[in-house]
Amino acid sequence: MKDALSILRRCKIQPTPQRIAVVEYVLKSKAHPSADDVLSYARKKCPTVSRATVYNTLNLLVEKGLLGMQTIKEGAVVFDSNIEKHHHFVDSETGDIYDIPWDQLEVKGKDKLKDFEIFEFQVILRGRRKKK
Amino acid sequence: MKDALSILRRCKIQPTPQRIAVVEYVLKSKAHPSADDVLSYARKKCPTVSRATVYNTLNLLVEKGLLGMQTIKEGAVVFDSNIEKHHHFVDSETGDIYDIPWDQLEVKGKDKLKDFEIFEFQVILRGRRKKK
DNA sequence: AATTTTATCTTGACATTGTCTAATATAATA
DNA sequence: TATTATATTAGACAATGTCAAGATAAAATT
Ligand SMILES: [Mn+2]
Ligand SMILES: [Mn+2]
Ligand SMILES: [Zn+2]
Ligand SMILES: [Zn+2]
Repeated sequence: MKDALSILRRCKIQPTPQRIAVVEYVLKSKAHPSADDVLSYARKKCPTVSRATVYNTLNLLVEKGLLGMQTIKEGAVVFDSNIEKHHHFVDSETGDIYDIPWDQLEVKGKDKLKDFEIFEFQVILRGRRKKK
Repeated sequence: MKDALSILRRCKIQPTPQRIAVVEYVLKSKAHPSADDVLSYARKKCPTVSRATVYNTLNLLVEKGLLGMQTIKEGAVVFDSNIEKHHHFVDSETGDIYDIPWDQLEVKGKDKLKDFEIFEFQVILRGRRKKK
């Protein structure tokens, strides 16, 4: 992944210290953090950053297609640095979310759903991650 | 579907006017209502019913396995009178949620996910419902 | 450089979701 | 009836998320 600065520049988003702190964390994380997770981290690098700026930046990244947003667990949306199509596995005990590569699963029968025009879909699995 | 009163009795939940109002609506609805939707309706039948009682009752029904709960759309959990296994389609424009029968879709490849013990899964599709 | 204009940030207010508690009301039991 | 257990209510509370107003900073003009 490229550094936060060049990512912001490439997308014509003014790189400010606050935005850099947000981007650095959220685009690097594979943990599907909540906005509050991002805020906590960003405040380490940039102690005065506000809740509003974090939300603004996250929403901006989502609009630009640089960041995914998922409503998988209750209470708060999570943000997803993986913007390729993929499925999700949620550990019921820990709440941790894992990516399942797109081609690992195949969903058959969508063509028969005549009443619906499908823009996107994903499989959401829940269970326990086996410790290796 | 049986009437609210006998459902509550059968599950050894004291049938009160408040609970009956909640059950009547939420177990009959196919619209995947939010807690607030349920509260609004319940207040028509039982104007003094409180937010807490609605949540208590909904949670009770979920615990007893009479009601499903889904985190499909952001902002609020929705409740699901369909407790059979099924998939979901979300209309991106309206936010409406439709049930997709379990055997209409087949998800292949789950066996190959060696790292995960799967308790449950579903396909979530998003798009536009075709007007018939 | 100084001024003006624009973009961004912060604070705090606000609405909504959901849980919890203390007080009250209702029902069941003795 | 008196006692006990159960349910309901109102409001407090915390968390998520949006918004507007004013403060700061950056950029553009002069
Ligand atoms: Mn988290
Ligand atoms: Mn609704
Ligand atoms: Zn993901
Ligand atoms: Zn459903």
